[in-house]
Amino acid sequence: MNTFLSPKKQRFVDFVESFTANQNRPPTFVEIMDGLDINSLGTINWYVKELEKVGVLKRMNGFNGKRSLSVLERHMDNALPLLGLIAAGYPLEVFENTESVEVPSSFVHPDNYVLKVNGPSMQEDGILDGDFVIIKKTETANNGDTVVAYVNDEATLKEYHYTNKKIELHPKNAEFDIIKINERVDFRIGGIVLGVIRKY
Amino acid sequence: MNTFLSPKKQRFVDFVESFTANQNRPPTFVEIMDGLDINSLGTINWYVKELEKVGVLKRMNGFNGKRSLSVLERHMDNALPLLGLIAAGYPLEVFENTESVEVPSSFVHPDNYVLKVNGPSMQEDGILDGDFVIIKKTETANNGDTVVAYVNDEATLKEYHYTNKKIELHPKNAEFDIIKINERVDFRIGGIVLGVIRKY
DNA sequence: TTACTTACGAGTTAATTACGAGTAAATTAT
DNA sequence: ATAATTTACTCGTAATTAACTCGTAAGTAA
Repeated sequence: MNTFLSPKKQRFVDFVESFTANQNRPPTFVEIMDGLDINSLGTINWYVKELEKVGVLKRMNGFNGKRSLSVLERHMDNALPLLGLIAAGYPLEVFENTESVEVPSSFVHPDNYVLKVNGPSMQEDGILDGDFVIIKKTETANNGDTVVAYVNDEATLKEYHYTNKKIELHPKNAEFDIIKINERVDFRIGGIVLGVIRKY
Repeated sequence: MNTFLSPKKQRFVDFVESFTANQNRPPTFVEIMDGLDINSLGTINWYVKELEKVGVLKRMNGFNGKRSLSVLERHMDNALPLLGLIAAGYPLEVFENTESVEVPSSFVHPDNYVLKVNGPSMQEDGILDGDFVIIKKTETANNGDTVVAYVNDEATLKEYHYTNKKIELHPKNAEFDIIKINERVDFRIGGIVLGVIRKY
């Protein structure tokens, strides 16, 4: 979320941020005006509009006067890195400019990350194309866990099963086949799914 | 809570809080009026309503006069009230002792709340038994939205469709039937689904 | 009754938002 | 190199709305 801001805009959000931290409430437009030595409310409104456009500020409903601002996308308390796009049978596409995805804060942990789901291979388990899955990095899994599985360097989302000393990876979509792991394939677990988030 | 309170509202809850601590009972409206130098009970009632809306105060059933207030829900950063359990074809079961569910903070808004999903009626849309759905209170919906629909006082989760001036509610599970809304049924929309959260 | 809560309508004030216009510096086109 | 245009701000005023206020009437539980 590294939007570069012009110095003036930067100064604006810095002010909002520190005011909020100090006073435990966001500033009013007049307070910003005074603090930043600007002489018109129109100007403040212009800044707010611009910064809203790029997603750095957000208006909350409300309290003072009409609305209130809060600085957003800066201290993102409940965000996890969005590391990539995971698909059925295709390599994990890794995102370079790590974006972030907001998650319930109970999921926030240094070992966790988020992947965006690409294909329909887990559809019948209620993990749809476009969903975000929260992954916990781990090398082991229990029967029935949904895991990020690396098979010959392809990453997929599958259900993990271990029976009769054989590992099987079950897609949850009749169109896809079960993968059986034998000695000839290079296999490892990348993590297990802790949760799913879908935004409409 | 994610909501900053205006200084006046803050002062209100502070008063309630400290009164309760001192007297070991919540204040009456008149006591708040005196304590805060306000001249109208209407004003007190207005504060209580507002603060209830944002989930900071809650009325308990009661002991002085009719009800009593208590201060609730401070400092829960990304939580929304868990209002009930919604099922396919059964009345909405409403939770009294409002629990909370953590959600991505982008969902946190006074108009939003969470329901826990009970039946499998939306399974094919990837909303499973046990999932939490984040609902935005609204009376209107667009075609294809997943809505909380009240039909003759039964609440269900369905996909909303409006075609040829007829409203239809589509479950997403072959086992369930489409509901057609006519004049004989009492119908309203309770909200639309903004997101889904699943925790394993 | 008494002691309290709730509902309603209406008003004031303070803050936000819309709008039209202007400027200086940086970019781009000629 | 110069002119034209765009970008990043700035201003002031008017219109609008959220936040808060009041008083009174109606409702409820003991």
